[in-house]
Amino acid sequence: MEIQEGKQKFIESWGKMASDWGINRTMAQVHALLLIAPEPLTADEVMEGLSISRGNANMNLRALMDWGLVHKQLKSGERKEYFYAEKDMWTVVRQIIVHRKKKELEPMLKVLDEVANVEPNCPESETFCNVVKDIRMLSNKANQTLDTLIKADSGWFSNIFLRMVR
Amino acid sequence: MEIQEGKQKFIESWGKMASDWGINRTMAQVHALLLIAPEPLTADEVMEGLSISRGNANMNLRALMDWGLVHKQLKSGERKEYFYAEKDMWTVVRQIIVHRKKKELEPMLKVLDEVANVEPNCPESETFCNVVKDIRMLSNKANQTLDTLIKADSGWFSNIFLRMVR
DNA sequence: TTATATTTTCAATATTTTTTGAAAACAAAA
DNA sequence: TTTTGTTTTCAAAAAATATTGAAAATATAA
Repeated sequence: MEIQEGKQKFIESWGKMASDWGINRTMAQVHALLLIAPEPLTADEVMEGLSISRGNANMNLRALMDWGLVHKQLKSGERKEYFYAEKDMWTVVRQIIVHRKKKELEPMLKVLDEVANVEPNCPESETFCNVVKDIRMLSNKANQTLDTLIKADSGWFSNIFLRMVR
Repeated sequence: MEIQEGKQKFIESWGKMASDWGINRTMAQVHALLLIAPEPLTADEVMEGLSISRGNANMNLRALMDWGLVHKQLKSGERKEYFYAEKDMWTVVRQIIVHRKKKELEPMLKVLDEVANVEPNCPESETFCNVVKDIRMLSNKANQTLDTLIKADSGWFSNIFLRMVR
């Protein structure tokens, strides 16, 4: 396969997967483009590479920096900003977990804690409390597991996976 | 907290979390409604409970059945169909993993296998191949881990979590 | 200081996704 | 068979989300 076709497919597929997961497709494509770029790129190169507007490129580059997946590089003597992606995949996964856990799992846990105060004193509230109890248990376990993963370094990370698949 | 307020918050929050994860908000709300219902509900009760149209209720009930999260119950002598949610949370998680793995992870793995055929013979293709290699390794491990989880029963499931948090 | 290069913002526009609701299809009862 | 209750479909409308592009802001150089 030719490198150009490979890049094309990779960027497209990375974007597709992200949008399935509720992440802006273009943000993921910018990420993919930077991941496979041997050198940092300028905003113009990103615009050109994905055929997107300056505003779009800027917004998504900023979002990727918020997620800790992309960094800025300033070259001395140059006025333009360069962008490069974090290439250590363990770090990429870790950053994604940190970000999504904070924005998605934690608010859910908070609501579960609140609604756990409902009194189980009728069929309706009994069923409700049982379901909430089970989901809370599971979510708390997931939360702990994610905390462990976040703290783990690459080696640990691999080990955990290995342990899981036995 | 009153049961009605609790239900309200739970349904809203379940829907919010789902839509963060790329799942239709209403589908998740229907799921939440059925999860906390002591008895199976009819399509009309779902429409009423969430203030949605018949078409919407029907489509999302069907989608939930596709995911294996909701089942139909026919009461003898009655013409209406009743719906109830799978309440074993391990099973719920397992079904979600099965479904999303098939629709999202597997297509990505396929593309990664394809693009792994690019020859690393220039800086551009070398960087590309390195990134693809790392992502493939990671995705394959994730895939194996998910297979293990899918096969695991509740007990195993708990054990794996416990092992992970040490 | 002013001129110039670059980035950021955001209202307007375009696109995608979701929802509606009425008609069609279906299935049980009369 | 026809009638009646129920579910399904799907084109049109609405809502949510993403994108553009030009103006404003910022920063460096002259």
